[in-house]
Amino acid sequence: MALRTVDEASWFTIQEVARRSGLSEATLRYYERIGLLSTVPRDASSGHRRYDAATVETIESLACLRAAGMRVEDMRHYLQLLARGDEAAGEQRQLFARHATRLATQIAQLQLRLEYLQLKAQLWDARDRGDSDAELRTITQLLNVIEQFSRPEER
Amino acid sequence: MALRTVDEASWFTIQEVARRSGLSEATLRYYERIGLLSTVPRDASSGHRRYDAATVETIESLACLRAAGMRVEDMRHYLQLLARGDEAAGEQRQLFARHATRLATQIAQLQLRLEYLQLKAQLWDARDRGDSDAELRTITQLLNVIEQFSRPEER
DNA sequence: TTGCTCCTCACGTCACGTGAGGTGGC
DNA sequence: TTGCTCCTCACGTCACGTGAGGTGGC
Repeated sequence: MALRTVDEASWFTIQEVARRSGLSEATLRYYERIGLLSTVPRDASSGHRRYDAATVETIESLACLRAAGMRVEDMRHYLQLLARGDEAAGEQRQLFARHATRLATQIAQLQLRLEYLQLKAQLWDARDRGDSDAELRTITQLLNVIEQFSRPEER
Repeated sequence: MALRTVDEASWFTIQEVARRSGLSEATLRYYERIGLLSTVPRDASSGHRRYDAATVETIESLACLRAAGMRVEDMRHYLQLLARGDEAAGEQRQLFARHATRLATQIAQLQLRLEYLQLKAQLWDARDRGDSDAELRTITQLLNVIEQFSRPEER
């Protein structure tokens, strides 16, 4: 780190960017290779990547989107809209709203799956204890949950 | 379908099993190929797969586990314990409890990501409307959410 | 004969991860 | 010289999906 900011703008190594964003170094190189990130400038003698602050911010946004389950192509779309600035605000709103809806649906489904797993744990616990009353009750609940798998509208 | 049950046990085609389980035909063949499912018997003349009722039940369980985010190797482990019957009940309880915990954590994180996406939609909506007051308020909330990304204990 | 379902096999895909072999700066 | 970080390149991985080319039973 040291005197990195003395007579040049401040920059970050790939390791630092990885730690900040939560993306792996391999992923950062991959995003650059596929053109999701435009070419990152290099240190003249070592060839090491030097990320500027603005790029790091972009990468942190991308990391959030990825963690929210967004695919590479949609991230690309997001960056394209971003480049168009406020003119594309309406489209940005749509992009995020659509993804939010998708994620909300997915979360609801996962919550049902969580119930399923918890009941399965309960079931084997009842069997472990030889408690056939509890086993029967759990099976009834399980059937209930499984039935909801095929009728997602009810949630 | 027709008289399938007249003088032989009832069975299901790969298409029927796919529809019931929600897995694709390709996935069913894949699970068999990697040995997650033991070899499914074939019709003598056509070579088509014939799934019996017990196998279909197993497959439906696997589909639930997969939908809950369980990996192939863990499904394999589950089937191994299943083969040991009630003797392995304690291990089954553990397997499901562990996965439930994992899924619960994941859901909590996704809920935070959902908030993020919703705020992003709000942000661009504010920009779209030119409402800089709302924009500023949303940014404050966004920073709050982003801060929670790195401190998951607080949830 | 015509659809329809099913089959195998090989290659494709998505988003990276890994490992080999090598370099630059303290 | 010794660590440490970084580099590229190619191949691996996970869980399938897809497409070609072909078959069997109504």
